[in-house]
Amino acid sequence: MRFSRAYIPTTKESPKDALLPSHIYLSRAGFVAQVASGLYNFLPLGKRVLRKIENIINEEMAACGALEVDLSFVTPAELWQESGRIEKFGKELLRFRDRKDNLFVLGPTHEEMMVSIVRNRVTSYKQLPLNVYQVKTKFRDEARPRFGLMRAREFVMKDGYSFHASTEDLDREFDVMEAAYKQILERLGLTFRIVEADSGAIGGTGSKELMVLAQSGEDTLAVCDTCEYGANVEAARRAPRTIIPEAPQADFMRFKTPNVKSIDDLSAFFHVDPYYTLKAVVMRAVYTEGSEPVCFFIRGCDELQEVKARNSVGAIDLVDISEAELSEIGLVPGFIGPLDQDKIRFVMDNDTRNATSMICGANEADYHFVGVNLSVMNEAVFADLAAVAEGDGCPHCGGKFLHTKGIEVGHIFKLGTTYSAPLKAEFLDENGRSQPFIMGTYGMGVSRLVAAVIEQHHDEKGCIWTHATAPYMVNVMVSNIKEEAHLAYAESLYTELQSRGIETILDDRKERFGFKMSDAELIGFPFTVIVGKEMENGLVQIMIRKTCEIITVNADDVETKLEELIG
RNA sequence: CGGGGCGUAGCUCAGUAUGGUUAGAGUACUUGGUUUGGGACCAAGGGGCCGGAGGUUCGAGUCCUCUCGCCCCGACCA
Repeated sequence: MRFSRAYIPTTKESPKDALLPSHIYLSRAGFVAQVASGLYNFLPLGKRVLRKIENIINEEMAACGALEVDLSFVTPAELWQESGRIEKFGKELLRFRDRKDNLFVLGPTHEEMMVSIVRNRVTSYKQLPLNVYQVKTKFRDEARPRFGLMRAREFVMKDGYSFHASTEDLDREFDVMEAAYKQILERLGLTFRIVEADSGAIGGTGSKELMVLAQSGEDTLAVCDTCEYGANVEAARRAPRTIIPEAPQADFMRFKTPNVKSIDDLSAFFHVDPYYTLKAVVMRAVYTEGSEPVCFFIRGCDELQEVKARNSVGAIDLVDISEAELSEIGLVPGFIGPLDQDKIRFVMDNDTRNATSMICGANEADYHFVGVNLSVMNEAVFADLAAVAEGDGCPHCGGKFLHTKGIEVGHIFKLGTTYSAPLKAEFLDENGRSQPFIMGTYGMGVSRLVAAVIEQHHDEKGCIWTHATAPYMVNVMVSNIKEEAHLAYAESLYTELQSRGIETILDDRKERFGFKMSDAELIGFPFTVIVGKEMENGLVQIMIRKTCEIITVNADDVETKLEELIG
């Protein structure tokens, strides 16, 4: 491609609403342009990057026998009614009616459609397993799109679905997909972590997220500093504590603690580590029908992890509750405890089971119990409620957890029969018995990956594309096109590189050196060959974008040198 | 959906508290000239429904009401 004939609208200034590096540079360098909230046009360079990622995905999917399909973007609403998701998805589903007044939705994901294409067609266990996928535009009418391509309403996603006759076979395929996803991200040149994730209301036994590590990531991960284990904090587990503070000595008794309400106050008042205090967090749990206040008890040194708390009571949401509401129930804020507690449903953190020497609220203003042995609560409901903190121990190796930020670019999980059962997608097993398909689902955010590459690979000058994602590998830049000999050399180099299968762009614009260099750095081609002053000595230079290092090479050896650099 | 902010040239923004000639700058664009290794310089140009509708006023980019759009924080995001 000749730069002079390309459409690459670069700008010196960022769009006023761009905050993230990926958003700023992808806009400034002319890869994408915003159309409306959460909607983006892909310009020629952006489209090339998108296609490269798609190609890698397609190659890796083909390598493990997955079959590419392409399902209708517009899907009949009936399918969504059948699965029960039309309500659940709510306003994120963009609905509309056709001329005959039939209701349709724009596909935000394709479980229903995918089940419907195999339903009644795959009818025997002999046809299983089956793994089908597509790379497709999706639409989710997000309440708040943001961060450019990172959270758009219209986006490109690879979504795959596998169908099995047994859970063992699903487990096998799940591992195959995990390996394939890992391979894709490695080929793209990304640093990432595969972490355990919350499987949410969908349930299932396995749920893993692929996280590209970047400061701007929206998810917080707890990663082990020693082994491979990592988890989204929503799902992270930790090893039992090894360092236990010295226990306070006290017999069980009711103790007057005037106006001592917070954990800080309490531990100061008794001069004990917060580990020996019991924190009560009351929230209103919202269910599909109705809601109720629920109290969660955790150690004072811990924080409540809301997703875990929500899962522990099967709620769809937890919302804050006011002190007035607490008083109405008969609870005294600051003095709530589990002993003789019958005013509210409560759940206790696993780490409080059989805890001794505890201090907890006495359910009466200005009184706490001390010397509490929580083994008396063994009949209560226990669950993992506490948020994993930095420094907590890894459950696998005894290493320490660190927190880091990640961009979720993929999510794979085992669906089981969540969709096949309600949609009555069944096959006959060896015994002639009708069974719903056992399913797995594998998603990857393709357009989000474009942004993720830049979040992880940029500097103050612009984009730094990895070799696998670069729109062009080499930029042949003529610093002054009026120098006919320089231009002629560049033209021949441009032709030669292309014949060697290297994607090349020729910057033949009538612009000055500095202008073209800035563009080259902003756009982020891995290598820019500078054809200019050094030509008089039979030399050219290669600017390596990643380091901004400029090396001088003989004009006759540049192709070989580039091939060496590309590797 | 709750809270906040912003809509003026392709882009980034002044101008709006206190209404008053023909609405500005930088950048980008066109033409001519000079330049040519880090976003050059000189000169001459084109480009605006001041987001939209209604109102107040002799007069509205500026004041009032309504509306649409975009952004930020939160909620939400199987």
